Amino acid sequence: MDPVLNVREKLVDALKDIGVSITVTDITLGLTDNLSFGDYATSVALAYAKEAGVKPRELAEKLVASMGSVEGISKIDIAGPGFINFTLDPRFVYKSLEAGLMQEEQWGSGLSRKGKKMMIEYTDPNPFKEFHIGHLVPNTLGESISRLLMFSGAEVKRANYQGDVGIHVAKSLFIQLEKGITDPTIEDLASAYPEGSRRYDEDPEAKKAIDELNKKIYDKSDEKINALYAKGRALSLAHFEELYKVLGTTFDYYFFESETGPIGVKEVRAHPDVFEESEGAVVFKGEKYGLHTRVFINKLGLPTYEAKELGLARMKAEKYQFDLTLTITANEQAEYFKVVMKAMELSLPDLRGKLAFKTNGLLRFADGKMSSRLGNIITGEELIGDLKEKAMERASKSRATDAQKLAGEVAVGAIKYQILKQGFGKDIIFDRERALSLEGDSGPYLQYAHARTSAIVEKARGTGIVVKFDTASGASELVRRLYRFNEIVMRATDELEPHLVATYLINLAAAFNSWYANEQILDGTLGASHKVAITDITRQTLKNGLWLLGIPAPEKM
RNA sequence: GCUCCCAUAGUUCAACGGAUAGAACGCAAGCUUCCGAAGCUUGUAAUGUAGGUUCGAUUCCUACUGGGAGCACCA
Repeated sequence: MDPVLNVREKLVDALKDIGVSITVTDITLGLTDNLSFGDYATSVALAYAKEAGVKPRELAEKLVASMGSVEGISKIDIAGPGFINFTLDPRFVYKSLEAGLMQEEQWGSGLSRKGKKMMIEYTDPNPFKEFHIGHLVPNTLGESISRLLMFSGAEVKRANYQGDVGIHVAKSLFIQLEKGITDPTIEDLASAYPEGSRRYDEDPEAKKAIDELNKKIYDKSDEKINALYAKGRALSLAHFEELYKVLGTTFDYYFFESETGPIGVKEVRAHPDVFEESEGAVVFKGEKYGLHTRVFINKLGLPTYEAKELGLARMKAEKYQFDLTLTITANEQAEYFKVVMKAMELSLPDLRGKLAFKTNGLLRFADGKMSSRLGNIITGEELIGDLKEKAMERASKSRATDAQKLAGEVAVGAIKYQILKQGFGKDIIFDRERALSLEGDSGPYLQYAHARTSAIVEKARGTGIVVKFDTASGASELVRRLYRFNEIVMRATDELEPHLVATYLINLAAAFNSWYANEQILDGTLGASHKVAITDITRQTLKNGLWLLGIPAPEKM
């Protein structure tokens, strides 16, 4: 039934006839870049010509001849130096799109990971510190990856790991105590950490006091400090929740460094075969694995971030029997994570092969501002607020009933798209001006195309028109692109690359807009049903695709 | 010093080792008596340098140049 698999198998059989033995997985059969070549293309004839002892084109001809006809494929031709191009039978394409309309929200989904349990850890902000724009990157990517995996049938749990202990807490509390704050507001917290951090660096007296305060926070010896700590922590976490709501993320599990530390220490101490004493600390010597040495327990007997990571893995496994836990973390942690992963592989054998990480890039501004080192940290809220304000200019004149809500959705869509449109791990150069323009290669462009298709379909439904594909008609570029949705989603999931979906959607929206500009959809003819069906499946594809990206898809804007 | 990552139009991004390297912004010129102009159409312009592997290299390997990150008790 699946023509793609069918083509692969036939090619394998045909190659065997001429003495080249390969398996289905050796066949590279991909979507064509240029639709004028067909829908799928393979270069097997080029790749195996030498082995078969014939010229590429000749081999291609032999392959095509021995393949015969393939169900779902209407045309097979040989092009260029020996590519074999396959064009889908429009009837097959329409059948697929028809099914898509029936599937609605499930269009594009699959079952390849059915039964798999996965835990995705991302965002990881620290209480007492601001949620800065850098956190938007792993949050956006992690959310999209979670959705992609869910869409392929996996059971996905979202996890957030937060640093609720450490010197940053002491820096914040130091300032709060100095100001005599007993009931901190979110504004107090926002200013306390940066101020404490500055004092720590500039004022030796303050540094000493903060270090002592840090110990008191650890051993919980002072009631007043304990109370202030508890309030600040709760306030921070509640504030993060408000942002998650705006961003469209809901976490299933929260882990804290205050909990992972002790467990980590226990794990490290239990594996003297993996970890060793060195200069009073307990370290893992990564050199024998081509890595470097890292300290897991410092000479004071306290767990470092490394040991905590072991504790975290253990805690995750206790909460949820995952097949895989994926941590989304920053590029700068890549080397550190390699070492910790190796250490965990050796010390936590039951979790071997179930722990993975992926690193994301930094968000920077094109105009060079931001940079926490210069002190001007821009928070996630501020950025969203700025964009929302800009989006209001249009939203207030839009068809949306709630302009504020729409502006927020557009702002989030604009930011997320900038992050998602490029490959994982690359730094994101955020151009304020461009993002604010809300035009072109952007989130709002996708949202607009979705709103537009929604409006057309709604209007058509109002006329009582039958939404139905004319399966006897030819397949336009737009229709053929729509068919590709499943394939794109599968690849994006396998590679954990949301940008493949983002790029696809932009091309799809452009194809639709272009088609729309040249077509009268509700033209009163019999063809109108067909055109409405195309619009409707475009709407559904954009909607599902935007959902996969975690970008809101308003129906009116 | 050692290790890792990156380098594509003026700018920001695409391109399973394949065909004519795609978009967007910018700039230039157009499109609205008609379903949504946050839109459409046309033009402009790029693979850092030198080698190598391959039928074929933006993609893989080596060197160089230019950026970024990491490298013992921070996270």
